[in-house]
Amino acid sequence: MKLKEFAKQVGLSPTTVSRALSGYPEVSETTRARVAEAAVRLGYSPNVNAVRLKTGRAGAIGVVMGRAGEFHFAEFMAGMAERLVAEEADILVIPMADPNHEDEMQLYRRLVESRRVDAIIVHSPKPNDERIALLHELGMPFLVHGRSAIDVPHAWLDIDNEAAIQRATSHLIDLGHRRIAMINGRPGATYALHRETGFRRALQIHGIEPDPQLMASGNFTDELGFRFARSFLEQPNPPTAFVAGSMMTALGVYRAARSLGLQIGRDVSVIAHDDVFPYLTADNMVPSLSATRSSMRAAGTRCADLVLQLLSGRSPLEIHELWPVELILRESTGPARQSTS
Amino acid sequence: MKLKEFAKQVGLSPTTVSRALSGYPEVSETTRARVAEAAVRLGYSPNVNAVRLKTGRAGAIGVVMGRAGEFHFAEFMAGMAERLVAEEADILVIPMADPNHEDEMQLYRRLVESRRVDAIIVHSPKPNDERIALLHELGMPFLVHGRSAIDVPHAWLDIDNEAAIQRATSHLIDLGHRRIAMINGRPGATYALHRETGFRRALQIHGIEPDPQLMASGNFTDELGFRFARSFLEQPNPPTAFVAGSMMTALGVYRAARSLGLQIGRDVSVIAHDDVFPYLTADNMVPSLSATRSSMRAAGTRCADLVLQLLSGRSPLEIHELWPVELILRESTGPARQSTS
DNA sequence: ACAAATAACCAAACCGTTTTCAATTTTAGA
DNA sequence: TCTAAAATTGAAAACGGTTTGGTTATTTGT
Repeated sequence: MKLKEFAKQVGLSPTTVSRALSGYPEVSETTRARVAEAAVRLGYSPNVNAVRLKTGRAGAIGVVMGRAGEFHFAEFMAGMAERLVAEEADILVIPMADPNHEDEMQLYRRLVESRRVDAIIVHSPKPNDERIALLHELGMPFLVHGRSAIDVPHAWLDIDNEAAIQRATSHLIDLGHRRIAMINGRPGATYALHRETGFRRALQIHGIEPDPQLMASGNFTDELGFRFARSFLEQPNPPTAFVAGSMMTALGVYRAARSLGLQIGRDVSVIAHDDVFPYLTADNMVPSLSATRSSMRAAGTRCADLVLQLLSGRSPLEIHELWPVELILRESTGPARQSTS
Repeated sequence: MKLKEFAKQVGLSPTTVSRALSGYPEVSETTRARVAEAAVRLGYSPNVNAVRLKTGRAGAIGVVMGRAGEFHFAEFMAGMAERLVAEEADILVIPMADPNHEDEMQLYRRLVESRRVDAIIVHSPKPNDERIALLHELGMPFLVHGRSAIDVPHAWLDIDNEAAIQRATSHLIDLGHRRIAMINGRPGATYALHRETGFRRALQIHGIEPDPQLMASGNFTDELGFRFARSFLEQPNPPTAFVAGSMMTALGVYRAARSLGLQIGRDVSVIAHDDVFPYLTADNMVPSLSATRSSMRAAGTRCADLVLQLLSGRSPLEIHELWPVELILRESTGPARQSTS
């Protein structure tokens, strides 16, 4: 049913009906009620595409999905969904064909040109992230999930990775660990750098020299967790503790330790970062996993909220949120055993 | 830049330009080339909302995301993305606020009415799935990922869960296992029923009576895998083998077995269904996990493809794909040990 | 060389809303 | 009671494309 037809049914002009439904003030309360009732009864709802054309709003916020198909993604989006379900806004997932840099910039450029989204959420930025510069230049509202050092005004939400990992590492040191390995995330991303900084700082405060042989980085997969942990543990002077970048990495570390007959929490300590997944909980691992913890889902919800604020005119410069991260100690961390050294 | 303006620049009418860009036949090849070149040079691209309004096409296919934030989801979408990146089609993720039944139907109804999507992909259908009936009734093109017994014509793509699990179970039986436990997926979903059927059939063929005490179902989480496996293993007459519904479930089973000092592949055998995740691979588990294997990502790609076919007029009745499932044997399955029986 | 067919292009109508601007009715003020 | 102001309502012009139904060149057939 079209507006024109519907308006005729109600006995009003399209103008008034449109206003009544959009909540404009210049329509009497009685008429509004009548229109609202009729809309429900006759099942009228405005054609989205017409509205979008006229208003210029896309009614959707975009999220670019890399090929990696990261498992964080679903949780983040579920979080966004929680906030957006009440709004008229959709989540538009933009497939990225190729991790090729040139193509990626083109993708963002086309996305902006095509006006399919009102705003974009940028994930895992690098310290000097060209996407941010581009979006700023193109005048597209956007929110960065993570942080970038780039000198361009932008809204962001991030968790305090540095403090989290520093605290986790310090805790391991307090337990007597001196050789601590770190399995970090994708090199290049700011969060990975922050974590490394936190790690190094903790060591430095306690006068421990970081050992490059005990630091690795890569995607958050069980395989890499296993491989790195295993190779570290097979070194002549193995680590007694691990700081792992994700739950998947931690799984790999657990397996590596076990495969060498080491008991976690006694022979080797492990702390991982937990983004809180409903399907894989640190508390239920055996032994339960000590973790720096911050809900990916909550971040998604808040990011959606902030994007909406951005769209209703709030300045990006005012939108900077740094979330603290909990450290939850469980069984996977224990005092360092007498080492061979 | 608008069409009118752009057309003027090129020295043609909007009509011709529009046709040239859309590949209509009644425009000369030289003109088309000229227009295409100018479009790139001047950075013209049609306003999506105008196109959508005029053509009536939304240019997006919808996927309803439940609150569970399932980890399969990201992989499936990544797969869709692979196919859709070449098209003009977007993926619209529709957040579902509430698992409440009434609300869910309302959500689908509103989604259809709002014309935001050209087609919908329905996940994890039940044998008698009202969403399918509703979408059919409303005349919205849709594809079911999974299967339903409902008596309404519809397109679907599914993997052969029944055959897969039957084969897996048979293999365990061939290895001498007689007490086999099954940890299935969400009760109610067709795939879970199919798996149960496959499981029962394998037992039946070999004259084994299924033991309800060894069958459980629930979400695909590590926690449930652990809890069920553990409780089964603590029974007086424990199972010697497990059929697990997912990788996460398998993780739980592994932990349960280990926590009881049982060695997987020797004391207890495990086969799980593997949807092929880049971040958690069966091959890298310790011991490596035997699995029925079918790529979620490939399914996503193919579903996207089939939806596009649906939209270009192919009949839903012709679109039924049942994918065979590989069985890959690794270290987690071995001969049944002499049991106490 | 001329009619008919074909190729290439264009003007204008239309998609279904929102919104500007003007018209009408109601209320308030004197 | 009459006028000015305020409250409601409507007509019509966008929004930016696509597509119908011509119109004008260009071939083709004889």
